[in-house]
Formats: sequence, C-alpha cells, structure tokens
Amino acid sequence: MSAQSARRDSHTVQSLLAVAVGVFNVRGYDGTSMEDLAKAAGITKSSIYHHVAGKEELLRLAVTRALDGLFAVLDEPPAREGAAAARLEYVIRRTCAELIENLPYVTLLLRVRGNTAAEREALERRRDFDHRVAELMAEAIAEGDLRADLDPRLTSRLVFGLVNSLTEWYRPQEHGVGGNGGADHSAVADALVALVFDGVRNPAA
Amino acid sequence: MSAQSARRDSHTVQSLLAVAVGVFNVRGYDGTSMEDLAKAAGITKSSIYHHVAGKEELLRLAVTRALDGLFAVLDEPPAREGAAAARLEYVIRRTCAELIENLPYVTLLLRVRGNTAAEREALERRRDFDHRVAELMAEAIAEGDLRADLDPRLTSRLVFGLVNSLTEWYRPQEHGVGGNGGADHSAVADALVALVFDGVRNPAA
DNA sequence: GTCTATATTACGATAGAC
DNA sequence: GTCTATCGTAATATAGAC
Repeated sequence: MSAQSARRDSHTVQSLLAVAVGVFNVRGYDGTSMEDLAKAAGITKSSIYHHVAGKEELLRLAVTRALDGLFAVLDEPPAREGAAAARLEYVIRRTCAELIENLPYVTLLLRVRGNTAAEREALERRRDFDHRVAELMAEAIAEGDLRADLDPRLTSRLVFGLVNSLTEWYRPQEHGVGGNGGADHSAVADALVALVFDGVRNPAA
Repeated sequence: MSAQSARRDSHTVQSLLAVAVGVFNVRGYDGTSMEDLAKAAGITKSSIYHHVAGKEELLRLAVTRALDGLFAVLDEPPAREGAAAARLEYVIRRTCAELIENLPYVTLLLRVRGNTAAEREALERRRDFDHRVAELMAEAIAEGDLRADLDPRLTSRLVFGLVNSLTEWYRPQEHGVGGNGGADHSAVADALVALVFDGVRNPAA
C-alpha cells in the first residue's frame, strides 16, 4: 500500500472523501494537514477547497456516512421482529458486516474524540446507538434466552467494544489472499457471534 | 471534572506527565498543543521544557509506563505455571486490572498510531504482547480446555480487543459511586472473563 | 477544476532574566 | 523552577489567473 494515491485528472467530493478518510486513518485526523491530503489526492491544497469547506467538513461527511450505515441496521425487519435474543444476534452480525463493508469510515468514526462540533454530534449519535442495543440486551435477558445474572448495560458495552475492536486489526482481503489468518468477512462475524453467545470453553472438558 | 488542573507551585516530571496524559486523552496527542499542556499544568510553555525535551518525550514516557505494566503481568508466576487455560484466564483478569489501575496511560497507548519513532516502538511492543497471548491461546486449545474449532490468532485478537475496549468507557469510581452501572474494578473483570469463557447464552433455555 | 502566490494564525522550541 | 519575549516553521484558508 502506497501512502499516496495515483494522480487523477479530476476529483468529486466522494472521491476526495475516500482519499481523505484513508489518510486520516493512517496519520490521525489532527495529525493530517491539508498538504498531506493534497499530496494523497494528487492535487493542490487550494483545489481541495473547491470541493469542501475545509478539513472538518471531510470529517463530518465521513462519520455521517458511518453512522447512517450503523443505524440502518437497527431499522431492518429482522432487527425489529421476533425474539430479542435472535434480534440481538442479527444486529451483532449485521453490525460486523456493516463495519467491515464501510471499514475506513467506521474506523474514523470510532476514533473521534469530540474536539469539534462535528465530532461531538457523532459521539452523541453513537451513544444513542449504544442505548438502543442495551435495551435489546435487556429484553433478551428478560425473555430468558440470555443468562439472568448479566448486567445489560455492562454486557452491551463489552459486546460492542468487541465488535468495534475489529477496526483495530481487520483488513479487507485483496486478490483472494489476506492477512487475517484465513478469516474472511463472514468467518470473523461467525467467530465473534460464537464467542459472544457460547464463549471459548470446551463443553466436553 | 474541570479541563484544567489546579495551579501548583512546582512540578516534577511525573506530576507533569500525569497532567499531560490526561489532556492527551481528552484532546488527542496531535490535537494537544504545548500551550494546552501549560494551561492544564498551571505553568507556562517554556517551563515544561525544563522538565522534558518536548511533547514527544511525554508520549514516550507514558506509553513505556503502560507497556511495562502489561508485560509485567506475563512474568508473574501464575501466568507461567499450570494449565494453559488457567494461565490464560489469569492473564486476561490481570490485564483488565492493570488496564484499570493504569487507565490513562494504557488508554493513550492504545490510541497511538505510529506517526513518530516513539509511537512505532510502542506498536512493536504491543504486537509482541499480542503474539505471546496468541501462543497461550493455542496451548489452551491444544490441551483440550478450549473449543477445538477456535482459531487461536483470531480468538486472541477478539479477546484482547474486548479487554482493550474497556478504555473506551470505563471510568474509575469516585466517592463510592460511579457511572459504570454499579460495576467496579473486579466486577468488570468478572463479567468479562465470564463472557469470554462461557458467553451470554442461558444454558437453561 | 486546478493552479501559483500569499495572508494570517498557531505551533514547537529556545534565550536569557529572576 | 518559572517567567517574558521571541524565533522559525508549518498550518488553515483565501485571492485571482488559467
């Protein structure tokens, strides 16, 4: 992977955003200068201002895209109908998929710290998401499918901390061979769901 | 919690480090200026240079402290003797405790991205830690105490992603009442170990 | 849509007095 | 150990030509 994208004749907001998110994830948002972005996009700093108002707008566009994808999962029918434990499993699995599908955007979202207005709005929407998952967890416990001794708030924090930690190491596979120990997209989601619901202990032991 | 510490007459490297790590964790390392640190420490920018060579040295001191604490866990006798599954459980529990004990330092460590030499060294030591835990996981699977279908590398990434995600929300309790849903230090470690080994599913269901 | 050139501010770091 | 004052650099952003 080169630190600099190939030069191109013309950019759109979306193509520029894709480049910017990649650089933000390598150098950090605050550690990235407009000059860094210009080099990576193959244009000059001032050309970037033709597409967006500034660095913060690129951040706002990126985290909004990530959040919209995550919230869409909660609105899908299988996340709204049936036993709470099944809905929870569905949300976990689909959130993993969404995270991997939109990896650079979600990665950036999860690293936001609240320094700017755009970041604080993103943090608030994340809290809302977490709250809705905690409610789902509480329902699944009340329905008896999850262990009764679980603290729903604590458990949902742990489970989504686990899901979100995928951004720390998961890298999409290229050319049929990847660096994730042979674990592709759905294999990771399967392993994660199995860990969450049944743990690592061997029942036969 | 005020964004600025109380003014004090004199600083040591350690007291300055504690202030700096707190600010780094709120604003991000790159988002923190020497002026921010000076205000938080109640002294001027130039006074900071009397104690340390610059901003990067504060970062290096902080992540070194965090890493030393984590590696010390691996050298404790219960992490080196007995069945691998029991050693693994010990390492998970003690790593949680170490993370909480040293929360600001470990939080900063886990957010480092590799922009500077100090950060790249820290990332390398983290990889070494992860590798040693993955070996422990593989032994526990080979000994039959963990499910045979587990991928040790993937599973150890998930488990330590889970442990590390504590830094995203855990806050130490103050005045006997905390904001962690009544879950104190060891209750969190207990819930995490229970989740990892046995999952959330109710066996009676 | 991109460029060169530049305004303006903020930053990390140093000099030297107390 | 801390201060005031300042240096040199790098940052965001704008103006105006092509």
